[in-house]
Amino acid sequence: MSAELSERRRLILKLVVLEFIETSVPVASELLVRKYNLKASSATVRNELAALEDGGYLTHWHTSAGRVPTDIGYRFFVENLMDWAPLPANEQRTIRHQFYQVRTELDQWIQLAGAVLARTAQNASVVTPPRAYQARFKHIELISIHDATVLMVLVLHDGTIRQQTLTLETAYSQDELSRLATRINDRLHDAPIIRIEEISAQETPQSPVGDAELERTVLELVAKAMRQLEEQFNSDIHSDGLMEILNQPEFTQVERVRRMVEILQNGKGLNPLIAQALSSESGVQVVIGGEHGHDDMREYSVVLSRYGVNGNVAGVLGIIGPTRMAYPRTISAVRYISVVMSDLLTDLYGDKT
Amino acid sequence: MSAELSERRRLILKLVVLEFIETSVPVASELLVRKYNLKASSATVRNELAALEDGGYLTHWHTSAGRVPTDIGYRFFVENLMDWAPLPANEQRTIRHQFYQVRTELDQWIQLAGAVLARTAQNASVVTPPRAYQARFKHIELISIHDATVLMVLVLHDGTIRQQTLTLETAYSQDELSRLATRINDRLHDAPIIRIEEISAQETPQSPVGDAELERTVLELVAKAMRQLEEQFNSDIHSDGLMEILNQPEFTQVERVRRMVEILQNGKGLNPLIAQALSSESGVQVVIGGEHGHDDMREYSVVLSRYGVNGNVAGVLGIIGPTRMAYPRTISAVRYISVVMSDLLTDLYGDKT
DNA sequence: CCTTAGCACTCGGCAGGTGAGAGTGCTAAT
DNA sequence: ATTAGCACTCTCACCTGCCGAGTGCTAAGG
Repeated sequence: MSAELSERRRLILKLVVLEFIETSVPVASELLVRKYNLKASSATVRNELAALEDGGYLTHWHTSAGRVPTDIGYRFFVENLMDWAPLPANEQRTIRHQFYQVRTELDQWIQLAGAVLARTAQNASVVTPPRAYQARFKHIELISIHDATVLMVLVLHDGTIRQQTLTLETAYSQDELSRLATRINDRLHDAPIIRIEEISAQETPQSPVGDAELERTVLELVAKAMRQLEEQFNSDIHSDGLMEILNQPEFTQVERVRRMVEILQNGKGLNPLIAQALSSESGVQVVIGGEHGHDDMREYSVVLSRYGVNGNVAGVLGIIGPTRMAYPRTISAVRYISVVMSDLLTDLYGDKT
Repeated sequence: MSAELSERRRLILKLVVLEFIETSVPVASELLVRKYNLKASSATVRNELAALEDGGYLTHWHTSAGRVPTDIGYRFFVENLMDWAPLPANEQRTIRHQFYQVRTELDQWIQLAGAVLARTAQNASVVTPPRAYQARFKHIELISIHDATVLMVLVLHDGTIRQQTLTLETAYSQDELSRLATRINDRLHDAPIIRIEEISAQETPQSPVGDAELERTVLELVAKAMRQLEEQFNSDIHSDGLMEILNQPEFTQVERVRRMVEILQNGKGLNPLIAQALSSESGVQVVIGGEHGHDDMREYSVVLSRYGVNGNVAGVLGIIGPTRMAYPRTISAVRYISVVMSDLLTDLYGDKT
């Protein structure tokens, strides 16, 4: 349990983790010496394994089974033992190319990120869309559909789009609607919610009579829509990679699959991790098994990274999978794709907005 | 095999189907007489079952197992035997209420339809967004983001929205962009793709010099985006209800789950059915097992319905699940929800547009 | 004191065997 | 045409014994 592990023990622990990650088979002393040409005998290795088990780094499923890393073992591996290398250059190129092809199609970024992450890390991926800390109004458009039915398209400062219909009491022409939209766009330029609510409250007196009512209605709707978007903020998690998950040997019983799907769908246990990753400064975060609480997550590890533009808009992306996860590769993938996404956003918004 | 089945045989076939749908256990002669108080003995029922098996309506998995309906059996059931009843009134109310709550939020209709369908029919649901047969331009908005980066929001006649960025050679003010957008909106009002391409082709001469180039660029982008949207038309299938599927007893082996997920994700085997449902006039379509070809679908049945406004915009929604499916309930659910969605769309677009 | 050969021991997994139960199909009687 | 009776078939659950894998311990050797 001490901070110090002998060089040999560290090596053996590392090999156990690597081997188990690769094969998903509990690793035996004999196999270690043969496969990796250890200078010690299997008996010695057994002693070391026993010591590592005492230290809490490894376990045993039954007497005559090989060793398996514990959460602590994985943690130590990630922290101290892992050979850290970036994604191979050719993979980087391929990925960047894919993103390049959709660089103008905002709405495909999230989906692509999820797909690429999942495929690269062979596990389920989660991605939240980039959001500003504080929703700010960017633009509104009112489009006449028929009679008194109007389509309102609301664009926020961070690129979020929302479409909504409204039914008015009387019909307006597209011209009138456009004029109204222009006026609102001018007045609300870059306004946060609070500002909009203020304006909408003190509205009634001023503007020309007929439109006043309409304008106030729209302002209220805008504020309400923005509120709703802020509420969805945290629960808007896109996931992908179900296929990859199904290929992992730990998911041969549907029961496991069900639990995973549940986590991905309702975000239980995932939400707090994402929130944390979003608010934290630094790069890639790794949570192994039940480290940070939720019992539902005991079997899974999560690798997350924030992405986005400095203090501006940000989202979170990452991987969730069984604790037996190829941490080096996963971490590299998550880091790389978060960089790519950040670059895309920087191109879009500029360094400082 | 003859068109005529004796009354008793019809009854027995019906009971077998109902029983198997409910329990997913092969049904035995003895059980039938006891559970349903048949006036005949189990031996007689056995004879009838044997006859139905000869007729191709039932099978046998092994000598001492009960009977299981074949595709033909299910088909006969659906066509001639089924007690057809609408969804219970209280369920209808609940569903309508849910839709009412999001009636103004266009982008949530699809998702809600998928969720409700899946939950009601206890199987996976598929929904395609409502689309016009021919994409027609409705509205464009150009929003300055920073420097020469512009966000283009394109709204089509059927409510499809697309956001896309463009990087111009020189920066324009929001005013200039808005003017341009207004001009384009006027010129392209309700235009189909071909018209836009014509306009874009014969453009260069006329409009004021500086903007001419820009206008042509945007027109080309619009046409391209609309083309792309038309291509996605058929492959844009939303699905939900993975959880429901996992609860079905036929999906205890992950292998099955994998095949299902594959179908839902890439639409193989599903696409042609959807296309057909979209182009057909009538109500609910039922495809049982391998009836219409694709081998991947042999284990599954699909219940689909078109929804939408008369000849205007239309989509498809429905259920996919194991052939052992509660057809009456599923069909009712699909029919009802397609009606609700159609109503929503009618409210939006009016009866005739 | 660390290492290592040797060996007993434990446990999971598998193959084979058995018995019970479920349901059928057939036959013969009504 | 119906039905009782019964032989037959096949699955499933359970047990059994066995093999192999891998450990933990001990005792001998550096």
